[in-house]
Amino acid sequence: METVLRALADESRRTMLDTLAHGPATAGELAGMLPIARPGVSRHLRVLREAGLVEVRQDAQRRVYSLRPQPLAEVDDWLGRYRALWEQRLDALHTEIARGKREQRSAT
Amino acid sequence: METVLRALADESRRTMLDTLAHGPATAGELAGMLPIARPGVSRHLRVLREAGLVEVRQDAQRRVYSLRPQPLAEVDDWLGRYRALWEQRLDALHTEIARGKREQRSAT
DNA sequence: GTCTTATGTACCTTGACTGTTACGTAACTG
DNA sequence: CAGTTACGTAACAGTCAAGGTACATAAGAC
Repeated sequence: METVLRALADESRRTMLDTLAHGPATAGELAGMLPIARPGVSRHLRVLREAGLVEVRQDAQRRVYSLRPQPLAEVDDWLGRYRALWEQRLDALHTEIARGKREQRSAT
Repeated sequence: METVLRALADESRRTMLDTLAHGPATAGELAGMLPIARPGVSRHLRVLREAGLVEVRQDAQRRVYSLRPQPLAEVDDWLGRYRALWEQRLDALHTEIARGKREQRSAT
């Protein structure tokens, strides 16, 4: 849980997960869609691996990464404890946050 | 979203949120249940405030913090894109990964 | 074997994060 | 008004994270 949330805190890593949600990809492919160099991507992948969010399969010289969504269920579980709270608020305020038009919240 | 996930990445801050889920609390009360000194708590509270996860009400010298769960809905929204994936896996594997029972997801 | 491709690791640098102590400030107390 | 209470901010130190360059390794291609 700790490692998972820590892993999710980085945008590059979330982008990789979003990509992998559409299907497996090699490290190189993932690197191609990010503004950072390959070694950086490798490190991100390691973080994701250690968080259990991806798994690797070796295919010749390539490493094919696939999503392993189970740890996200754990986060979802934690989040679930709050779900009733915001739903109640949403119900009360008729605000649409979790929908397509998330307005930017302007802090305090 | 970025700020929210970043805020959630720290355990102390999650503890504070968990506490606030039971009801409002003053900065001092929150500090009392954490192993860190007050100024540190103040900074954590600022992070939570900037992420829109808490709001403050002034009561004499005290600052009463309350949970503001809406930003969590945004995270839940993002997470929702993966929900089908892990459910499918869980269904296939009958595995208990999230170490509990996350059966109940109240009508999306 | 030698070369190329694909990817990870080592090492270094910079910047962000976390916690501490010291200090400033607003509000109640007497 | 002087003192206390409850917080926040400033300044500082130690740690961690993220990116880059250079290098190592493993597996095909020739």
